[in-house]
Amino acid sequence: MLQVPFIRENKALVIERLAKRNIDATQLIDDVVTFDEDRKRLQTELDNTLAESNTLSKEIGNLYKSGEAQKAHLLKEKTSQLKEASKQLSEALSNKVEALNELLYKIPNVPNKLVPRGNSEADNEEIFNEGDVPKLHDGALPHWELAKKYDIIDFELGTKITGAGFPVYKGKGARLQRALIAYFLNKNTAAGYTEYQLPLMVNEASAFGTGQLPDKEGQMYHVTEDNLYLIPTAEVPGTNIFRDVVLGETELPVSITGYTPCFRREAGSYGAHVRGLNRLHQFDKVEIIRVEHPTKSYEALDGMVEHVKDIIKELKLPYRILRLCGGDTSFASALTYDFEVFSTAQDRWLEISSVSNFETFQANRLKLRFKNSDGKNELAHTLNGSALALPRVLAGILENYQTKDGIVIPEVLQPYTGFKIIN
RNA sequence: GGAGAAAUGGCAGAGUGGUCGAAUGCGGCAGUCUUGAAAACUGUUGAGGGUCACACCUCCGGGGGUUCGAAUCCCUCUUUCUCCGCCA
Repeated sequence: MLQVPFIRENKALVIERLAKRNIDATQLIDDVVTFDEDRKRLQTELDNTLAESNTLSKEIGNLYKSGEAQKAHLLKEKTSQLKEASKQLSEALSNKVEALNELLYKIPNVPNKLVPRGNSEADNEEIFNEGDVPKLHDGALPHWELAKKYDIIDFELGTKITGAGFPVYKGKGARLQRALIAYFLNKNTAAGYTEYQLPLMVNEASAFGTGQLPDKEGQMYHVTEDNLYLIPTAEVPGTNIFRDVVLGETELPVSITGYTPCFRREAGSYGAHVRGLNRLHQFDKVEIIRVEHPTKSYEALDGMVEHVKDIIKELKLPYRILRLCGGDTSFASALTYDFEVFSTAQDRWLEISSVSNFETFQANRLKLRFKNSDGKNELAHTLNGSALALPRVLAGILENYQTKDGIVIPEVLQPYTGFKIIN
């Protein structure tokens, strides 16, 4: 969530930038400012009442000690009035704070100045494009048919065991998954990220911390018996490591990576373009997360983009990088780059990574701070990205590397798979 | 799952219903001394709201209650530890 002082001091900028998301926030921003003024007024009133009551209580104590019980009784009457007043004030105050927070929860992050204005993916800006699109042989197949042909992914079996969107990887398919995970983790740790194994379920506070709650509750699987949520991404447990944490300035930057399965209900998204691996309820992802000094976060974002680029290049997949427009940038992000692999057999781009700088938006809700050089606590910047999401990388490999003789394994993966071709 | 004990500042650890945002030690920071460092000594050192700055208010695991007044008493939840049971 945004910080109220920032909104107050940069009203025009906030409104102008939010317009990139096609949001007219004028009313919302005005409301935030007036609600906050109300909040301050109530707080001051309450504080004064409490101060008076504190003073009287001390006096009463003194009167009892000096044996003037009657005078004390008189003062007690006064304090009970004050108590009633403070009760009402604090109720009004907490209502106001809640109302203010509800407004703040509705306001997405302020896009960076680089973000193009726009509504949908059509307005995203392609900033980089690399890799040759292979010429496939006649009769090239989409990955779901390749998966069947070579018996490496069984979608029907997953449907039997669990339901649609829970594929079963078999034989060389399973081994290829494991290879990709190991390869990604090795690349990330080599780049300085510390590997973590994280819980796959999180509590309510964590889901709140990264903003899955209260808005996106329907997107997560909820274990109601214990009130836990299955993680939709490692970002949730990974970023919540830093909830209510004050880091030393020298501890920055923090870079972590982790492999986790991800669970998403994807309610309402069915259809032809979500076939096969394109959209799943359970999938694997290796995530990178950084906590940065505010002055360094955009440098770090560029570094993450280069890092992901390097991985895709090594896999020799044709890809492009998009700078997302305002309308397509996620709620918490200030600037997002998407990576897409071109699938020749499907003749379409598949999103395989999304790298974002959240600036202080997440940190504010998480209360993730660092002690700056003045000794003051200051909100840190958080960033994350996929490096990478497995299913569509797998789809890209299967479809782009298919030959008449089978699916060739990209060279960098061969040490991990132990085989060179799936046939 | 059962029985018991506990939760206090960065850490360790005191704390009688009022004078407690909280002793003390360690650590951190600044200074004295020193060519420099160490040691020693002196000072300083939680967070949030609020203010031009003060004042003032809130916070002793979370929530609720008793009381004029709660770190301290009561209820409840959570977590940790010890013992028992179960278990990869």
